[in-house]
Amino acid sequence: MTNRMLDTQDPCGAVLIALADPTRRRIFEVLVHKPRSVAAVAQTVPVSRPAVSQHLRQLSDAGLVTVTKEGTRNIYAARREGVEVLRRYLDGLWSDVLTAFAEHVELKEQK
Amino acid sequence: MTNRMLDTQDPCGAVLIALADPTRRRIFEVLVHKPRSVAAVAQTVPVSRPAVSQHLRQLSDAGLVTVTKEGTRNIYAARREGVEVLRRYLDGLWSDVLTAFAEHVELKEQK
DNA sequence: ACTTACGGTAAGTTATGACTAACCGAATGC
DNA sequence: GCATTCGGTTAGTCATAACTTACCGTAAGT
Repeated sequence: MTNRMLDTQDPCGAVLIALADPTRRRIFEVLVHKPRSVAAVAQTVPVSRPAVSQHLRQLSDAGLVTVTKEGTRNIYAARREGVEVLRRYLDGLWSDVLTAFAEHVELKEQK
Repeated sequence: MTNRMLDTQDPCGAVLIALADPTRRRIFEVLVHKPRSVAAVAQTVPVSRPAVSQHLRQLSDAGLVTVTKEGTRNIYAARREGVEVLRRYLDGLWSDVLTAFAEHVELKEQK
């Protein structure tokens, strides 16, 4: 039996951290609307281009965006599956078997 | 015409920030399993009680938990509606009318 | 009344993360 | 070849946020 605790452990921590920052969330939303180059993204946000590059790195590490080299420029695009990870986490919060198990334990402890 | 941008603005920013911190997310998960007092929560997490108190404050401000005074102790409980706000944000990312509008603008700009 | 458990608040420290400026390599155009 | 555009990386600064210790009010127990 594989340990479900380990499987479920923190697949969305990076996603939450990535989306928590206002600038980074804005960048992500911009990319949801349309894939763009780094410079194009930088124009839509009040920070420098290197800052955008660093944010894109974090978004990429979190699986929220993809990169495709297109000549000299890198086109970033939002990844639906990235937010799916987070959605599944939210869905599993109350319905997770761990919750059921925990409640079961609680009931046992009460007697 | 009311500005939908303003209506939609940042209802989940506080939620994302609250859940982004590992300790705070752990506390929230613990409360999902079962409502607990502050001291009880503090036992499940490797930080001091005042730290837990501060985290609970943030979770409360984000609408993720509720408090009910019970004698001398404060019982905190996870709030399902709190995460619903975040889920709605995720759902609306691609289906939002703003996306459709933005794409419409893009097409217009291309001619 | 005194004591004890509970918990929020304040002040101060420390760590982390967001940002800029400067630098560098790589691909394109002349 | 040279200049230019694009973009990732580094070093360093600054702000914020997480944490602890100390303190104070409040509600219950004796």
